[in-house]
Amino acid sequence: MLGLKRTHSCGDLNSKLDGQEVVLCGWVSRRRDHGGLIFVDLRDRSGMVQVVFSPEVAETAFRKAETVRNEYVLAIRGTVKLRDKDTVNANMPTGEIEISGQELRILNAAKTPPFYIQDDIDVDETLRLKYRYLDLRRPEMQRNMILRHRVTKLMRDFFDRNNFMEIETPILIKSTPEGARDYLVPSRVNPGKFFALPQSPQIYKQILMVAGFERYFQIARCFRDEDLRADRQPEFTQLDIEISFIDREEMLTMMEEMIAYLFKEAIGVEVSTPFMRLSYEDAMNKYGSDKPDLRFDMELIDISDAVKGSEFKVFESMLSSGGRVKAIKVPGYSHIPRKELDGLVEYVSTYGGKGLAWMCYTPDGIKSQITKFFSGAIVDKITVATNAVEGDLLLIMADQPEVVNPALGQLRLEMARRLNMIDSAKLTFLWVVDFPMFEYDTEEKRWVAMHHMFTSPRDEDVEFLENNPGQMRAKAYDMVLNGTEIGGGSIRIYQRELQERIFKAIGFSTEEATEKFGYLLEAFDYGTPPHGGIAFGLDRLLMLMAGRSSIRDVIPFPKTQSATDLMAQAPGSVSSRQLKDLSIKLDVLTKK
RNA sequence: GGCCCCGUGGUGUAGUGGUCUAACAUGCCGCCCUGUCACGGCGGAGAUCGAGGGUUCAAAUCCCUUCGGGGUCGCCA
Repeated sequence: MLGLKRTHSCGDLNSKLDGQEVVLCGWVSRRRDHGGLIFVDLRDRSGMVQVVFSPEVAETAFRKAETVRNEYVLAIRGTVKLRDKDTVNANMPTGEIEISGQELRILNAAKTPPFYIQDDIDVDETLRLKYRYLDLRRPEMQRNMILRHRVTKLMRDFFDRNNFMEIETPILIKSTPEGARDYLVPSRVNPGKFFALPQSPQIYKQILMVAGFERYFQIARCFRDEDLRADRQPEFTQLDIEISFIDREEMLTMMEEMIAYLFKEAIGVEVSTPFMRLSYEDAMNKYGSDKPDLRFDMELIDISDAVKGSEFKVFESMLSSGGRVKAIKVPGYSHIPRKELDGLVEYVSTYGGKGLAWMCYTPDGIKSQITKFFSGAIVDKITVATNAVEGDLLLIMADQPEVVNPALGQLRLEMARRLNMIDSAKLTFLWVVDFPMFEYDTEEKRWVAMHHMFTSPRDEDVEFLENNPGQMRAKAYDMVLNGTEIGGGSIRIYQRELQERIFKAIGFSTEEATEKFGYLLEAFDYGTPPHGGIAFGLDRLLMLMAGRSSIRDVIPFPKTQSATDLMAQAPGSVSSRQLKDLSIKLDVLTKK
């Protein structure tokens, strides 16, 4: 670089280097021009340091510094100097020192950026995404990307130490039924045929177990063509793991160890193990979610028995048709405004709740729109069942369990958010286990695998496979952190006979199963070890570690909600020549 | 596909039918300034209010359509 060789990084400088000559490279974060003295905050990946230019020290460098603007790229030769006590900046890690600039080279000029290159900016995300290279230049985004690097490095260390092998699996694979919508890639060589991008490396990693690799992991890109959310991108990264000769307990223990290691080494947080275990059934009944946020209590309380025999027809008819009446107790919120209560009714309606009753235990007695239907004995029973005391608010819903649990579970979360009951510094891990094997798809009128169709049922439940599949539970497990599912997996089926019975149970004909998964079934015939696996959502894990509320902040180049890349303007059109090569004719539906 | 929120100088906002010839902050440009660190002082430029259509004597403001972004339900084994 014109004879200047970089010797240090800005953030690494400290008072021990007093008097030393250094050469720094970086971007101008800010320039403060005092006329006869110019301060430049020089920023690189490591941090920031103040450089001072004075005409008495270096006239030429000073003149050049006058022309410098924000985000110019500079190389600076200067001397590390301790600052006078009254000019020390305690808010800056390098605030005890500054660089006395002797030589300045402008490596490149820069236009004024459309937003500030600093933390905590308040700017439309559209702009951040369009100028992602500037957004990524902001210290907090740099930290997020550094964290991402650190965490994947630690994962590789951990698995290497535990005798795992990192093995790549194909990106161009065969489209398989079930699950999310596939991204498709046309095959030029095979006109009319398509590859799919993997939703996960599921089958390949099981084949690797058949192949005898015993312990596999991969930091694998996965693709799902579904609608986006704050925690869902069309392409995302999984830490994918598969292990032979392992049972569920060993699996959970090893993963707890791995997670604890990551949190300790990456962000210095001690995670205590083992994690709490909760059955799917308990999770749904107590928290109305298969990924409950356990940073606060407020459990769902079943008050069906307490309200039985009341004059309230809504409850009575619901109970007689197999429904339940459940409540959450919001402590100390009996003074909730009527208007907010009305809003809550609307809130639960988005989750299928048809109504919401309330009981406010105010100092002037219980205020409620339903107690007029209740005898004093029933009111007492409700109070006992919920342990409600003066000041509490009960929110009550009646419906079939599959409606009342999720809706009340969402309300539980919402009330906790509104009343600031969630300690954001807390990390509460748990395992949810014993998921149902199947759930009934009312549209398709058949059973579908809840996890996926390679999941092993619990041994004691296999007998229900043909007669009562709804009762079967699977050897599946999810790791949950603060209400977010960060990982999930299962012990797999490794016997062809059982796998074929499962296919049959979810309505796969033998021909269909053979066409789609024949190679897996055939592989099972050649000595398949018992095995199981798990996959973690790397982006979600990083989001939580970084304390962000969207995975877009930990993905360098994420897509918008409409699955576009605002910087690269992808997706885009292709030439007719390209389409012809692929034997593709477009038939784009235009909106009226 | 449904519902909700947002779109006004570079950026973030104010403005909810006429006095808007669009305000404020910050940024930008110029001049001054030797200890600032969100430096300071003075001056200046900069927006036809996302786009299109309509209502009206009059639209940033009301109506319709549309585009873009975000949240969410469905969807995501």
